[in-house]
Amino acid sequence: MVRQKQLAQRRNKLLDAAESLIRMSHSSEFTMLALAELAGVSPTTPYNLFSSKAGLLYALMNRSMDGVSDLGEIAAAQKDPFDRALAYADAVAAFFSSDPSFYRVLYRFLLGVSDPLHRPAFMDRGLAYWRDSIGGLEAAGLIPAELSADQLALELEIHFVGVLDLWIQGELSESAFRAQTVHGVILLLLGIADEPSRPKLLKKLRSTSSKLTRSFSFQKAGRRR
Amino acid sequence: MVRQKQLAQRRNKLLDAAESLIRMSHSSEFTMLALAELAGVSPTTPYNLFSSKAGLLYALMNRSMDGVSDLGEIAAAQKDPFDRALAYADAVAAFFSSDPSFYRVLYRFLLGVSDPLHRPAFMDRGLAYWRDSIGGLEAAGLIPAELSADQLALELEIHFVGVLDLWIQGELSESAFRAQTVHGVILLLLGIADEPSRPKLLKKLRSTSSKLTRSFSFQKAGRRR
DNA sequence: AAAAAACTTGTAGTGCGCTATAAGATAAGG
DNA sequence: CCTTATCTTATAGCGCACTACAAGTTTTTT
Repeated sequence: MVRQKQLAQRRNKLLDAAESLIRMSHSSEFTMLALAELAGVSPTTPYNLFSSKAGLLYALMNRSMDGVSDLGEIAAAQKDPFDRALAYADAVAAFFSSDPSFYRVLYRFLLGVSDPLHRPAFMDRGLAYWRDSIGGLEAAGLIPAELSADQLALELEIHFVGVLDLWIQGELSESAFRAQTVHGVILLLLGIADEPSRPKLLKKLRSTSSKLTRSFSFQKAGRRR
Repeated sequence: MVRQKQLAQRRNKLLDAAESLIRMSHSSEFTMLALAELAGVSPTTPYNLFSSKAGLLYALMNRSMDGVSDLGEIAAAQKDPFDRALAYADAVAAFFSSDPSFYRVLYRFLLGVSDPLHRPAFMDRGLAYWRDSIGGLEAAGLIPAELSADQLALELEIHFVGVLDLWIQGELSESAFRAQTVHGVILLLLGIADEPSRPKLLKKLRSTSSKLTRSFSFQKAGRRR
């Protein structure tokens, strides 16, 4: 029992150290030796506990995401099911973009890496979140038979992954990242909106559009409103 | 003049060698030394010509994408603007998934990397492609004032990046990757479909759904139709 | 309290991406 | 044809992720 506790302690100490190093250097390029020294353990301990740098950073990401579940609870206060879905979208985008020097660096590192242990957990958590966000729509019977709540949740997740990708590559500012996330969710929901909701969504689409700024040469050239 | 030609030749020889190595080993983990030997140049030449392994593989990706422009021309044969957009989507997904042991490996490597030189070119090409795919919708005046063709193209690109991401992480089979790409495009266009097109799109949505297979534990648990 | 099990530690080493640099080859310009 | 600029080559080396392994330390078991 003591052994397990010490192990968890060392694990956390290492995750703390990794988080510090990322925040200090604004990059994930710290050495594993520096990490071990900061955490006060031997150079081999990180590998014993996380098996690789990727494993360590995935674990850090998963630990950092524990706060996201709470976001949903706040967003669930919205009565209108469409507003609720949009509140979910804005909340998660705000969560990431509120701490760019941490999440951007972390997620960028993880993108190129495959960790069959931690990645599925990460994706499932995301899916469950988006699934929650449309719970109101499902309860109201607004999801057509041709679709399914799971399908729609997956589409929302896919869209978010795409926006995340652009963000971490530096192609979206923090505010654009947030607006783009909401914008895509509106567009995806527009197809299933009933008559009273549709104009409302269109209005929000317009107001969100104005917040989108992009850094693509193509967009700059062919811009119009 | 001769110098430039030799340079281009060496460049291509290196790209060819890299492509071979990827296809042989089904991975991007070849050493730069092995690459140099296969191409018949010195160990330092790859760095002289591409400055890094990432630069080399980005250049390879861009070279490999030259064939994609032709895809659009075939898809543009569709008269109905919605069918045309879907044909574009299916064509590009088919292009990638027809050669998974090459494109999956290559794209996975590039995901974690930032190359400010080659990446924008890659993204712009994608944006232009999706922009083309909805040219028919724009010409027919089907894009509402609240949106814009550029915005919609960006959404399509974002969605595709998200699906690509899932695919390269091994979370979608080749056929699911293709179906998922089309599925998302249908959903994104459903919001702007006029009355005659809407039932058609819904029908396609249903037929596409059946081809989607996922490997998420969440999806397996909560499945429904 | 002694023995056993589990885990950490320290050290030494490997492989690979990448760099520096000196020496050698070759196209370009006079 | 000779010089000069340019590029390749060969070699040696650096830093870092990761591994192997022997030796030590501490919890657990008996």
